Amino acid sequence: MFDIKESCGSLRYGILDAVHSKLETPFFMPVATKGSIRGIGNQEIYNQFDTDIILMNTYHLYLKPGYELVHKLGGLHKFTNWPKAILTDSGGFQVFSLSKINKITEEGVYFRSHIDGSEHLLSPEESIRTQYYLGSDIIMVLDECPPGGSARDYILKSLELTTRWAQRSKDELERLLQVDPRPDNTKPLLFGIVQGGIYEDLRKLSLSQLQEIGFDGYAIGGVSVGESRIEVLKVIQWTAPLLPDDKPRYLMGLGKPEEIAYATSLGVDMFDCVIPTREARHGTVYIWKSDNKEQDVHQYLRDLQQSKTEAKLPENKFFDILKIQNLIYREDTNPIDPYAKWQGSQDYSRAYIRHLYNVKEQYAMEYLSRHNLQFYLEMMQYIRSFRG
RNA sequence: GUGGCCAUAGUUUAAUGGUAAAACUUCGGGUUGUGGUUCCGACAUUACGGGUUCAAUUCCCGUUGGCCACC
Repeated sequence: MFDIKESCGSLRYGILDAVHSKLETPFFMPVATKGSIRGIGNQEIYNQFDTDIILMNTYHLYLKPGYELVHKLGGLHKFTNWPKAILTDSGGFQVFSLSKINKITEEGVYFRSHIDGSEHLLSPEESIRTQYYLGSDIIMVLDECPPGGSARDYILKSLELTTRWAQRSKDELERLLQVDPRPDNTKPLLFGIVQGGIYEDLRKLSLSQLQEIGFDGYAIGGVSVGESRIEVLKVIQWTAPLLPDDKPRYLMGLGKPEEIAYATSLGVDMFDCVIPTREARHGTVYIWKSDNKEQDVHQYLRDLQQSKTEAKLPENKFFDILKIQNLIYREDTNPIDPYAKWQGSQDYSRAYIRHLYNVKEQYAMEYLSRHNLQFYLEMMQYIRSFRG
């Protein structure tokens, strides 16, 4: 299911067999919350983007259109015409981010739909059932994700609840595989999620409880939910090396390009983040620093290896940030990123895209989303090509 | 020509005898398992001149400009 082919320091290169795709690690998953990456069609992702997996969200798909419909229409892959792998998030993060409208109990999370106000119970079993019948390739357990500033006591209690939910999640998946095997007889992977906030010992505790249950992969959850930048780096530094060597390691929800590079250098294999697409919609663009993109990324990884014992990021980055609404681009006839190589990347000037952005033309957001996503995926290629 | 109304941020509008509020625009920043165009911040000598008052954007007079009605 997961083979490590090579490694370079703590950085690992492997192949993850995720039912619909064999995935080269480390990889980044674009976020297609409700079945589509905002502004980009799945066929375009398939044809023009270097990714064999995307992430979709159980919470949203549960509310609309519901797993019964998707199941009836042949599952997510057929329904969305995305033939490669899909990882579904469990809804655990929404429990945290929508906490104003929900209540957490032993049984699960009671919440009100943000769409029509109706009340629902999302239990571990219901989450797994939904993901199973949606046809997900990688299923995440339902977890509780306490906010950054939570008290240690609360985090401890929460982590133990997450463990109990994880056991119930695994039981439910095994039950479903028995009573109602998928038509093609495929078996999705199931990942556990390590919690424990900013406390090293609680992270260890969480992981050991999850390992006792046993999962196909392990995720680091509850990161960048309000902690300081340095705490985020420390949690990754402590937790990543603890995760079992022979299983894929997934850092949930992160991050900025430099954070992803940092985490790969500590042995993390999988990432997802809304940053490239959300920031694009808000005018923030990641661009390469020079034409030597691959060398620049490799140099950054070397710098990371040098400073490995410290939880900090090297100063020389391999990219710049461009804010398209800034006045300096008003008359700028250069393309958004002269060093980008994706199809269409050199077609329009900064001045033109800035104009479209300022008058709120949808195309500006779509174009910048394409760019940022291409940037992220290209960065992952260069991380995978690094050998010291 | 006579009478009336009006003048506050780039724009459209608030408010008050105690030195001005909002939306949009403009400018800058944020965004980390996405509640689909978002969140935060910045930007005004209240048309001009004079008067009353401890204090005027507010009350009074005049000037200029605009709108309406009548002749």
